[in-house]
Amino acid sequence: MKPYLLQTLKELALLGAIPNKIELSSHERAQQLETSQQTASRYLLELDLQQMITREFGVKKQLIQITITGADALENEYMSYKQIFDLTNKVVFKGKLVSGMGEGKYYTGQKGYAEHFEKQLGFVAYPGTLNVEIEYIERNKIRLLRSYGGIQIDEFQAENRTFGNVVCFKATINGKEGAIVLPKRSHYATVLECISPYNLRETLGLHDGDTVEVVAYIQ
Amino acid sequence: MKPYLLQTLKELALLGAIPNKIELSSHERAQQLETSQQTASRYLLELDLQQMITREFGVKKQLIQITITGADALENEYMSYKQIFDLTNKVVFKGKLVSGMGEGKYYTGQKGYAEHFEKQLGFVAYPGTLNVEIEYIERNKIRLLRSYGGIQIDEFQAENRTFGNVVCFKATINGKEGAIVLPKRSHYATVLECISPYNLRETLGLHDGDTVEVVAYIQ
DNA sequence: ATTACTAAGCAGCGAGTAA
DNA sequence: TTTACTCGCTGCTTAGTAA
Repeated sequence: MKPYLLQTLKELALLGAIPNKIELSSHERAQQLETSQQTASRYLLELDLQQMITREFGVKKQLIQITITGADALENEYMSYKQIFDLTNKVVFKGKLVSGMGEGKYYTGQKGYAEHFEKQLGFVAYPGTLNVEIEYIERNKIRLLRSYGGIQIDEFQAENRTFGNVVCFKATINGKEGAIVLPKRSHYATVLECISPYNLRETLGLHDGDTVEVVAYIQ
Repeated sequence: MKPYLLQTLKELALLGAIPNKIELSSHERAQQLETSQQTASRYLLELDLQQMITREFGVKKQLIQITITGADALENEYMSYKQIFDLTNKVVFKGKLVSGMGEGKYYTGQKGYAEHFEKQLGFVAYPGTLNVEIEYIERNKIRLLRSYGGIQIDEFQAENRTFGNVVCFKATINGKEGAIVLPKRSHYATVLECISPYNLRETLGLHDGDTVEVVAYIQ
């Protein structure tokens, strides 16, 4: 949705156009927006075509009301702002399911990790990880997440080798309880490794390439 | 502020650019926005010029962080959405102080009104009304307000004439406790008549033409 | 009064490119 | 690789105007 249409919709909502029909001529709207009557009219026309508003024409002015579709678009925008200011206790990632290299199963199978996961996350991890590839640009969010600390799992020895430090964050994967596991070093991975008490692939009926939403929680 | 700049700023914030510096090249931003590298670069440049973001250039990419000014702009936008969805228990008007025609004093001085005000609003109104002229377009908000009912004050007889029905809403005038009084009929006034236990002009140091914020509360 | 069409003018977009 | 300049061209804006 074009930013200027969203802005128009928002300003209509501020005048009460979600619960009520509001009286507004394109000329008035033009003054409010500091543009021409023609542009204001065109914006309203575009919103109408996109089913964001309904209009009734009288002899004077028009009665405008925001539709469910329009209100949804606004609410969506609102959620983004909530994300920024309020709910900084969560970070939302969108990505695609990819196949791991079988490593996740080996690691999560390690007694050391399994015990830590149970003690610190409160669940027994199903063997293996669900790997979600995020947009490259969203690696900034991983950095954001790291800055909050998270649940640290220390180095330990097993099978004659050292397993490195990892940091976990409680998370939901398409709504299902779980956690994401980040290596302590290497700040810019673009794959989120998720663990969960459930077999996520089966429970959620996921296949490679499916879109997955991972919500990580801070504290 | 141009809507597309606000959108850019919002998306930077979603990547964590308020607390952190984020790594982002104009090319990446272009892909995210589905536009050209040049346009993305220009947007970032504009935000920089408007002091909404700061940038540090390395050999690769740039480190971007949102400034206080930028965060304020976003917070302001956030408040608008809050207004729409959450705090529909208040309606915010902005207007200018105008001189009444001395009528307010006569009316508020009437025993009938004075008693009602005290009983239903919980304060003794200072004689007279503070008149705030709102933008013509905001009369839609008055309609919105009316749709919530408000505190009704019935007709009464005094001095051999009938005083009409009015509807009140508890309100704050530049933060000071008070109420607005709307005639029951005549749906589209553009002047809000405010009453208060205080002499608002004096207490707030207001003069004609000053900008006044009136927040009306629904129940 | 309105809304909104057509057409002209101009701002913003992006290809090419320099640094 | 980057960022961001110039410049031709497209598409948005607005004046004029019809309905």
